[in-house]
Amino acid sequence: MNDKFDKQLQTKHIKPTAMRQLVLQVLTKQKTALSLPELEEIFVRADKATLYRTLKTFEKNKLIHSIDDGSGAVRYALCSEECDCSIEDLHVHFLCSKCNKTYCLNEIPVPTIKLPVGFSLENVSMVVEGICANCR
Amino acid sequence: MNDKFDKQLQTKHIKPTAMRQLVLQVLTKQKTALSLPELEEIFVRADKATLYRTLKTFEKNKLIHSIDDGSGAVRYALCSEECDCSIEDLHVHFLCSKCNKTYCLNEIPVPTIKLPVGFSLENVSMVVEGICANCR
DNA sequence: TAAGTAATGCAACCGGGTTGCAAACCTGTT
DNA sequence: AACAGGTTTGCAACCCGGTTGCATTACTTA
Repeated sequence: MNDKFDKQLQTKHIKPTAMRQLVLQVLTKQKTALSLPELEEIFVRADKATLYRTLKTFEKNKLIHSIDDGSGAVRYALCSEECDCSIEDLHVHFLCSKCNKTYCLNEIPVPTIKLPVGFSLENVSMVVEGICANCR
Repeated sequence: MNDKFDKQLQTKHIKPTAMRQLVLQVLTKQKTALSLPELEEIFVRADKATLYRTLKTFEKNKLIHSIDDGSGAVRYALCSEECDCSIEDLHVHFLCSKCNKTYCLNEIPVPTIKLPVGFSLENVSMVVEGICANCR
């Protein structure tokens, strides 16, 4: 049963500890992106620093990506299968102003922008705020 | 000399105190968006809370707009003349990963996005990160 | 089993943001 | 000029998300 997560972690070269399996499990079943404080609420008995480092490890190894939606806390969501966190993998995120959940709109890529001369692009973040389908 | 700022404040129904004139002056001559901590560095003798409330007042009265570029601090920049902070006035912002300055790309409007069914739009933030013209 | 490395738990700290409250200030009125 | 009302300011304290140091525990491998 945990084999699936085990394998997933190993694929990304992350040692599959119990904590990591659990966090990956939660992130998998979650439809929306999770912040560290939210993760703390789910794992009430776990240590904040451990959760923090777990997320950082996942992010470093490109199992998850981070979103700063301006809600005050950085959120994290699973990367899709083929994602290698390059510019082409960037998608729009949606923050619901009612339930405060953040959605990955994986099917909506971030539009290309023509920057002024002399400006080079490394990364783009696009966050749409509004009311989500569940809250209306 | 201060008449210009005075008038500008009064137009937005903000009582023109000394502090507010000074902050507006700094924001005017600044080419990039400023955060509260950055403002504190400029006005070393001023109180953090006062600066904070000054920015909040300016924002409420649509003299400035705020940008969360994911750098950890919210930044503020003067609105352009005709701006009334509606969706049409939204523009792309640029965060330089070298000098950490945030630019308003006023001439680049935020592209329109087609959201999934059931999702409604209230606001959009688009921040491009890269190297600015001055740092290359 | 022993040594070495990695992960965890605990505590403390940092920095941006925010608020309560009292003092100072401004404005209009008597 | 003195006063009353409302606004702004300064100071202090606090909140919260994020981050780090360090000792302990768990894992791996010789």
